[in-house]
Amino acid sequence: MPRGRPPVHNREQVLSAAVRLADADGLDAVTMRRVASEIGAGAMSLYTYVPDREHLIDEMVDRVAGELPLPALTGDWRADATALVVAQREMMLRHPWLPGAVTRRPVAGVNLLGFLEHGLGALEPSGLSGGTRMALLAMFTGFVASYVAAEHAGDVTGEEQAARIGAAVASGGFPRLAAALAEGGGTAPDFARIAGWVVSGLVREAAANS
Amino acid sequence: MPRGRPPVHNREQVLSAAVRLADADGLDAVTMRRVASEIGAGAMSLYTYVPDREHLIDEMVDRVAGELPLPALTGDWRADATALVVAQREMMLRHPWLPGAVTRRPVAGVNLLGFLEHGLGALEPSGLSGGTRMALLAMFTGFVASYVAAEHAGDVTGEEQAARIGAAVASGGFPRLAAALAEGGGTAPDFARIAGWVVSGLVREAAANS
DNA sequence: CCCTTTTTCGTACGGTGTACTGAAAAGCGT
DNA sequence: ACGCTTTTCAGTACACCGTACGAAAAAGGG
Repeated sequence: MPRGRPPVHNREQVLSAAVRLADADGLDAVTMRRVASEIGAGAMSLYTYVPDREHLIDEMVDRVAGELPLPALTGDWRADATALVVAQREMMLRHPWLPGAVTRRPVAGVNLLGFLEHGLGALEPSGLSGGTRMALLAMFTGFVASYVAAEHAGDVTGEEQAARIGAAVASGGFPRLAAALAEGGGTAPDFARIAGWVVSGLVREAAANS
Repeated sequence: MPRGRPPVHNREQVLSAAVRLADADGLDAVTMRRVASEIGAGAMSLYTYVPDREHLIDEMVDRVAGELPLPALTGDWRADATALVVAQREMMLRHPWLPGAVTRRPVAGVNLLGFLEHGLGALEPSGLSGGTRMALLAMFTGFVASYVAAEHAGDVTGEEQAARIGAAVASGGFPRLAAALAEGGGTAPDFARIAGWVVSGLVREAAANS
């Protein structure tokens, strides 16, 4: 009973092609023409399924947010919240463009609301208020995004930045930075440990001072 | 004794024009042509002072990082670190494009290295290792960026997202989210309080588990 | 059969970063 | 005084971008 000319594509194809492009070549590679040609459509046909490029990216974010596992809660807020943070990191490692995309502007898709709902539940046993738990969840996400962005950047840059840092250190003007780097990068704590600090430290502190 | 034709502009003018544009109209408004016309130059003349647009943005980031006050350390790591975080927020409120720019890729300009040096010194009395202190500083920055991004976004969006959130809440599928929102936004803690949690909580936790 | 509705997509416009090119303007060696 | 070298300035051009517009295509309902 649909009246008009039947669509040959659908939103699903558009979004997964866009995500595939972003995963491979970064967010800048997600142009209307390239996404369209990826699914064998004309560039303007995309506008049937998506209002404009901005909303396309919004929906990409919400789509990959749907990959987050939301396992049944155990009642142990520390374990549940840490698992959530770890899952967020894996998602962002899988989609290197995500840290840059979430900072653009807030998205309120179904999957992201589902994430919020799950996180609020995970932190419920801590006894904190809803507003405080929301703020903590936002902090968790921001922390993971900045951590993963640094992880990816380490792989990419290296050359140019390393030279500048080396020169600055050699200049003697940054003694503490020089000392920290001389310790060797190996002493930097790994993600699981840091994630534990974030969750435990923030929740405990919030509980003590709310 | 410079040999060639004397330059009529300089990097300083380019950078401050670019920052002015970004402050007023966002990072997307920083185009080579607009920056150039802002200082009365031809578009291509900018390439005398800056290798390309990407590096221009890098230098913008480092330039505003120079606005950060780095007061003499008091020896109280909690107070010093909290002051640094508060100053970071003020910088990002002054330059709304910053949260989005720092997540793009890491920059190692002089002012940012100075910030690192200062932060390492502020956390020195905590007794943590250099690598751990570096990781904590990165987390602080990520936290502030995500917090301020949310602050700015709240002013901008409102309409479209609010409708979707309202519909989701009304659907009954997100009971905890609905409850948290029903509490009223006023119960969300303010920045100073949260900043204290972040600094104290993370440092304490790191010290206990390193 | 036509009419309405919907999707498809070619064309076109104004904008972008920047490669290329040559002209302009200074100091230096003679 | 006069090239020569060196550096900056900026016009032109190219490929690419998002997307407004409009016409063609393809279906169902009368």
